Amino acid sequence: MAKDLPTLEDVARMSGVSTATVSRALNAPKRVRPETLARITDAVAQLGYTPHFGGRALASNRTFTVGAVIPTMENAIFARGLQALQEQLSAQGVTLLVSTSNYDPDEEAAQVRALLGRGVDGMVLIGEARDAQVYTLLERRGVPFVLVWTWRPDCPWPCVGFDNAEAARAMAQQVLDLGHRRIAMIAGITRGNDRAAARVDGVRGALDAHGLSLPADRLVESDYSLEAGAEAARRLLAQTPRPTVILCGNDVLAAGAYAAIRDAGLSVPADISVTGFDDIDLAHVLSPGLTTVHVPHRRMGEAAARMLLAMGADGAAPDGVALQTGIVRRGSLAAPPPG
Amino acid sequence: MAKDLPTLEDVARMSGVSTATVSRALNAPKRVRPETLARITDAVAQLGYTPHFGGRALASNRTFTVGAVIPTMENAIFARGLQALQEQLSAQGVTLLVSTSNYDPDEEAAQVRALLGRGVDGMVLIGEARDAQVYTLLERRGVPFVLVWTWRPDCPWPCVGFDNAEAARAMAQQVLDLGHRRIAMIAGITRGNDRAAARVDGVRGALDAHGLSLPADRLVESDYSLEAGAEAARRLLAQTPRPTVILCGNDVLAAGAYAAIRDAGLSVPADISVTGFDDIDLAHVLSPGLTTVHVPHRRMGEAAARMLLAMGADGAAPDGVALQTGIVRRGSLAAPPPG
DNA sequence: CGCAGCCATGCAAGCGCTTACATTCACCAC
DNA sequence: GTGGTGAATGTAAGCGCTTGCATGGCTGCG
Repeated sequence: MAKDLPTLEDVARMSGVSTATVSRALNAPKRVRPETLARITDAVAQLGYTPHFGGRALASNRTFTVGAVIPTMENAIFARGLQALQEQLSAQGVTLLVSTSNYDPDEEAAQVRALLGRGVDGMVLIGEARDAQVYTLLERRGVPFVLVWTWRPDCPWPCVGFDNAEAARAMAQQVLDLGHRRIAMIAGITRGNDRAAARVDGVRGALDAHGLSLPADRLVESDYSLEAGAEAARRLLAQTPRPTVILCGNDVLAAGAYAAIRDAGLSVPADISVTGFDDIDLAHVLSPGLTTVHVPHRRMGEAAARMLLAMGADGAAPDGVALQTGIVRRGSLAAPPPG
Repeated sequence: MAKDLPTLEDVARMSGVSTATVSRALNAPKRVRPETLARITDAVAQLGYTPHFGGRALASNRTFTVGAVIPTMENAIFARGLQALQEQLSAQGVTLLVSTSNYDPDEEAAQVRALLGRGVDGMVLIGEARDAQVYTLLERRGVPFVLVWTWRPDCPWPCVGFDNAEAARAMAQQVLDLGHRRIAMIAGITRGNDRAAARVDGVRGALDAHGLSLPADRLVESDYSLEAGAEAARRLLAQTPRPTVILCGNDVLAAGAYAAIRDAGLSVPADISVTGFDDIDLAHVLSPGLTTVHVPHRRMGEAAARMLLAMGADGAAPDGVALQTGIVRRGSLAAPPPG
């Protein structure tokens, strides 16, 4: 397929040194004399040489690649963090390989295997809940990994994220403070998704503390898609009495809820309040703006990159990093309507 | 970094055959006797063997990888097509490597080089406008590539997409038919972006045909972001007389325009109509729903995958594929307000 | 029964690169 | 002057896999 490319040896011949020296010139420039380096650099440029990836991987047993498996690219939730991750990594000459699991644990495991097969030097995974086999596999191969989008005090693996439960609790608290009592929630599918589950727990916690509860019919689990969110909201809106607020497990669900509410001829927040989670761009495009939990996407990505690179360098298992979230108040949350 | 993994040789030893046979068992199962195959398969399973990627790449000079460089992952524009591309490819055992250029031609060239350095067997690029050097490079390396999101009758490279100009023309025509005459446009940055430019051309074409024109102050170029779109819209709204419709170069810009219009205390479509382009999910979450050009994202991705695989197999340069677009009418487009 | 032809398999030569070790040389301290 | 030191470079052995060619056994046909 690919045509014959110049090799290290071609460069070596052209610059009158051995391949070893060329290799060193490329990987550790200070270990060759400046003049030699210059000659080699010239030759490289003239030949348009690029190191052969496979050869390098084979000889050095490193690929300068890290993999990330995210649930989906269909919405922008992971985009910003990934972008930051990629920027940090490529500043160190490391390439990021992204694949998606579609929120399916088995699919995720398959993708992890695929990435390991490609010899990634490290891996970023979303959340903590997954088959123990995956962790075993990762550890057996000695591939460093970090979990993002989640954090809890005693997580056994290196993770950088935030406390989903606590953030959800805070949001629910705010809703309670405004006087809401008929509170409903559209959560993500909690099976195999610790973030989604933690967010439900957080809301539950806040309600409990007020002597309230989240009955089964006020909690709908839904795929993280606009359509599914709308459908879930429709179910909630059909109840009598209607909830006065819908807490959504993420902003995409909230956007779906907006659509359903609008279709039902109701308005946000006059008839019903809505809150989201994640604070993606969508949140302030919606009308009214969505009150949501702000997540430090970029910082999470950056921290993950740093941690991974450090683990690769010294093999140490670093401490987790807990980032702060905050609530962004926008127009979608108001006091409940009278009555 | 990675621990010692079982190698082909381990498998060979365990199943009492040569490495050559194991290799064949893995790559061309029908070329080994069924019983031998069975023994090898067992050994593979028992050892948890996975082929070493670098070794394979080195020996076979193929990586079973194709690369795609897209402008951004920050919005969902390319997500669906990419998803389809990936699905098709991985059904053939090919991995997709995605990287982003942030709409910067130089950055794109750099990413192309990086992917070539990794020895991709093929490449998917967005649009046609880019430095000739990039094409030269690609051709010199003999790496098959296909251009997506664009199509025109005499494009010299294999492309699968649609006629951006024609689609934009149709949209403008529709707007004209409704009686709009003060027509403004928020386009993407046209430099280095043939799709953005073609969309402007299309609109121009429709206006010309009606003896109208798109004066400089009615055309704003903007980054493809919500914020930038809003800012561009603000500029247009400040004009007197105000345009009665804003044609946007994509849905994200339109969403930004919505925000600006709302902030100005105006309403869509009563005071001003808005149209988009791409038909991403966002388009029907917006309120009112966004009238936009529907693009066959998935089919584009699938066709690109097929084409690339075919090119890899027989080396032939296939014909381009032209897909149809269509206009999706939603609430954002109405007749201009009286006066 | 012998030989052409085929199938299943083994042998061994790399693919392009890194790196431990060896070599060379200049320089310095004594 | 001599031995020690360290910097710059070369030598060559692989890394794990694929694949052209060689081998040997078997089938089938004349």
